[in-house]
Amino acid sequence: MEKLQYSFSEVEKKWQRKYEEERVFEAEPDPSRPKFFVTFPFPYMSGPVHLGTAYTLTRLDVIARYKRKRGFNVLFPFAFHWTGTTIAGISDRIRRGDQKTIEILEKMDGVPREEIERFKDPVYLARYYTEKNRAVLKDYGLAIDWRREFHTTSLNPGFSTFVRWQYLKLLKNGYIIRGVHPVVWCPRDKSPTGDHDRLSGEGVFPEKFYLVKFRLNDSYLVAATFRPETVFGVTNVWVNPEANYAEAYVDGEKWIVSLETLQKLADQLKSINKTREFKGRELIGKKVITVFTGVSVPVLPASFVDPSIGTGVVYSVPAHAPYDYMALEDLKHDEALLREYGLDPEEVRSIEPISMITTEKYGSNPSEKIVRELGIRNQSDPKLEEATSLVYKEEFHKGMTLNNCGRFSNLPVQRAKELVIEEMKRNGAGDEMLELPSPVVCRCGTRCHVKILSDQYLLAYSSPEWKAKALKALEMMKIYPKEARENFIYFINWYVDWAFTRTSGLGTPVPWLPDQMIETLSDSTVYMAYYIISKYVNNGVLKPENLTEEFYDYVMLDKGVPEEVGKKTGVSLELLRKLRYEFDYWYPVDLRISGKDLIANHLTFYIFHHVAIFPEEKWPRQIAVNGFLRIEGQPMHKSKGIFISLKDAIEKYGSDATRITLLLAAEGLEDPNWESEKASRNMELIESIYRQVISLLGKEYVSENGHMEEWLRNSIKKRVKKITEALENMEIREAASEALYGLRNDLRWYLRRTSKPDYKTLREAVETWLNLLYPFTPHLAEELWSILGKDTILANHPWPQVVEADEKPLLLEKYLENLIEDTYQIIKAMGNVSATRLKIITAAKWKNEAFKKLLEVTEIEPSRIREIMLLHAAGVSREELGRFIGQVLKTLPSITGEYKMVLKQVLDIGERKILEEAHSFLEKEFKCRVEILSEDEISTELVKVAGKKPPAQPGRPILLIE
RNA sequence: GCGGAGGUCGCCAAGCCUGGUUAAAGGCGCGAGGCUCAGGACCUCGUCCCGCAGGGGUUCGUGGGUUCAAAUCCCACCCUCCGCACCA
Repeated sequence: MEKLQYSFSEVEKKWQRKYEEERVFEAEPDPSRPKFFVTFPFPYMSGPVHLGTAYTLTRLDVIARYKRKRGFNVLFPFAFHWTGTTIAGISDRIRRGDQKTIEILEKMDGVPREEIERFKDPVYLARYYTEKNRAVLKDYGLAIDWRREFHTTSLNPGFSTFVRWQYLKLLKNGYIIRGVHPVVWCPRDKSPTGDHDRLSGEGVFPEKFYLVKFRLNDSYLVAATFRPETVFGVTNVWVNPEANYAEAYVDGEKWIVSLETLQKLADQLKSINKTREFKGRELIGKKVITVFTGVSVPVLPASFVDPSIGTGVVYSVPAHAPYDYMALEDLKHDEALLREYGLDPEEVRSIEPISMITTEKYGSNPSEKIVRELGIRNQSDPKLEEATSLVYKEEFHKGMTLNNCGRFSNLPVQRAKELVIEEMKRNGAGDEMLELPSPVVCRCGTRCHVKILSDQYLLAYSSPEWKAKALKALEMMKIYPKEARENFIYFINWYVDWAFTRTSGLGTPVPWLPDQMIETLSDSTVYMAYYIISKYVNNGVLKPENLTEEFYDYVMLDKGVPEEVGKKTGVSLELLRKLRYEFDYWYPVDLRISGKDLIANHLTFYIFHHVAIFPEEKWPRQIAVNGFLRIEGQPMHKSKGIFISLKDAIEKYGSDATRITLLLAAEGLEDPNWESEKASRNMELIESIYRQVISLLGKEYVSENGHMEEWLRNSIKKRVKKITEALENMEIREAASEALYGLRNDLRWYLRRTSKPDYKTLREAVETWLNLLYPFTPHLAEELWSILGKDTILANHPWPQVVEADEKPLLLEKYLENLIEDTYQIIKAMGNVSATRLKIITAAKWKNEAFKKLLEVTEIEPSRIREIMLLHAAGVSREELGRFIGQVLKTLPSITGEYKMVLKQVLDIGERKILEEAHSFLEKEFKCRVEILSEDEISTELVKVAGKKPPAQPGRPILLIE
């Protein structure tokens, strides 16, 4: 007797060891087999590998194992990511004694105290996690060729030679340009302030403001706005009388703006020459000339104007800007203020809003309307924000300009805006500047502003040729799920030039700028090619000094003369040729898989860089993306404690149960949800499958080859096809669910239906089942495979043949299932009585004949049905015939699709025969005597009883329960 | 704002592309029975409402539409989640 206790860790370890000993996943080129190269974006070594990583990784592992079984030579390598500032950031925080960081390391990551001390060294930290994570991944049991492992940064000289080559290629091929780049800038730290370096203002990025110049004598009062098209509605200009303003030559032109604005302009590459400073009140009452319309309007005081936003000068469009409207109303009614600034009250009160846009919702004077609706009292009412946004949205999307806008009249607002910007640019009446739409404060407490960094090295992602090439590569690629393709197109088009150099963190130096690093996303784009080389660096055959530009040019691009390359690099000719062959054999990547978050950056970079460096035949073939793992319905969040490391999961549930819990959690772009309850239940499922298989093998069976054996064989054929198709489409959950539950249910049903199961059929079914289970629960499948007495490794065993199933037995079985369901329904309607006898009376022969004809008729017409019936109903009473026709007319429309097929089969074989075959099963099922009769042979007495019931129909016999 | 995904019978979650055995898979929970010394283990059945005969009624975010027929196709609306650049 086999042991029935299933030891997860013992079994899993055993097979992992076996795979390692037999070098099952160590892949070498083999011209006799097609290759399949799969990769996973290397995880960042700033912490333990978690279940989110495991989810994606498992999906890839399933495909790798499946493809092997389909005869592909599969290469699945792995590496670790060290580049960037995150690792150094953690070390920094520990050095500063940041308790939150230390707490997370201890509690979530399970790092011992004494190790945390050592984490002050970022390199130690990276090494530590690399060691730990490699061990965990090996315990998880992935089909990885570990000989090719590496990590990034200059701490790995071999890898750095490759990145160096990559960037030299990009530079030579013209994909790197010099240019400017705007950042959120902290003037105190003198460095860009990323989202995570901010005290407040997360998610705030530079936006374009338009500058409109109002002539004031020999200078310009320069106002900032998001809505330059509204210049046609200007009635006045606002300045804050208490704020400081300055007069300065900006690129040689005399401007008046708030004092703070000068620094911002200077940081946006304007030349600034300040001539004078003064208070805003000095400007009040002056007249300025409007753009386009050339009207003279007054400068008026407004407290809502913030000198640190925009230019500290706002032009007033009271009809369309609620702020302006309110400020004007306030001023009209404030005698004291008017007097203070020596303004003519009559003149101010005579200012009327100028309508220049109309919308269906708010009309042509929206400010007044919305201010009234929201009950806004004065210009310091916070509700003005909302009012502004409501008007802006409506007018921008649905507004039309009125006929007082010169040649921009009667246009959609969006169009008018474009044209106005264009025109102002042309005639010098306007300019642009970048500004933060809301305040950003650096960790050091300093208010940030936009700075344009000049003389940056940039990846020229905005290049139309590069985009076109990337889009072409995308077009040639398979993307799973297909909805994700839209995302790629969007991001390829959206990308602008990307500054790729950094001064902090770990990484590989820019080849021509040794004091700067290549940032983390940019050094990880074509590294999959390095997997071919890394194996030889790891075993010492190649040294970093061999890996020159000429070396990679030859091996990866087939450029150069091998003899010369050999001389220059010190690599033997034989090895060079071998490497060239290996590279050519394995490359390109056939499938890369990641979380959907990487579409926006890494995967798009991956496409860009491949098309920039490699010829078309080496471009990526397929990309698959999936959702983001949630834990018990919550997004993963370490500091909130919502986090499960892969290590913890394996310790609790083992590899196989963890695998299927992840795989069954989601499909496509949906976010999978990890539930610990499900993981526990999946352990039970695995144990249950184990017991189920073992119990099948321990029994004596007779040899049968009847309907049920046919049914089982064909049902499994159907499953094989379904699972294979699902895997080919990367529908891994579908495949896993079919393999786990589908075949399990088939076997159960077979055993329930047969009193004498056939050993041979059963054994074949189990073998196929294990084969299908292997990609999902490899350890369990392998273990049972060996218990079956197989001396081969299941990993190497070919995938079952995909063949069309014979539907006939499946359809016949469907008939029986329907019959059983009907019977249960009747029993239920009777109040769940226990039956003592079940009489099944099948339809009379003439009905069957008539029905066969009916099924061939496509259009259901009452007259046609009657005609067919009459043809076969010789000797049947008019009453009976009428009743039957009525019944048929009622049910016929519902006989469609599969059921039609079922009926055809049933009528061919004969209900009687099917029922008799199932006789003993039915008695067992209903625990009562079962009689099978036909309408043609029942006694008149029975006819009377049955007469009260709906008449028998082909496929739906009368059921009499006693 | 832009782009993407999604709202299904107590919960989780299939189905939707290719409209029709779809009252709607599977799992959990709950109920009944079996096995058993016992079991929170395992096996079987049931689980929208009504019905002592296989029937009827009402369901798939909301409101319309197309169709003989819609969870499935079309339109509008409401709600949720995710990404949006120096950050891995």
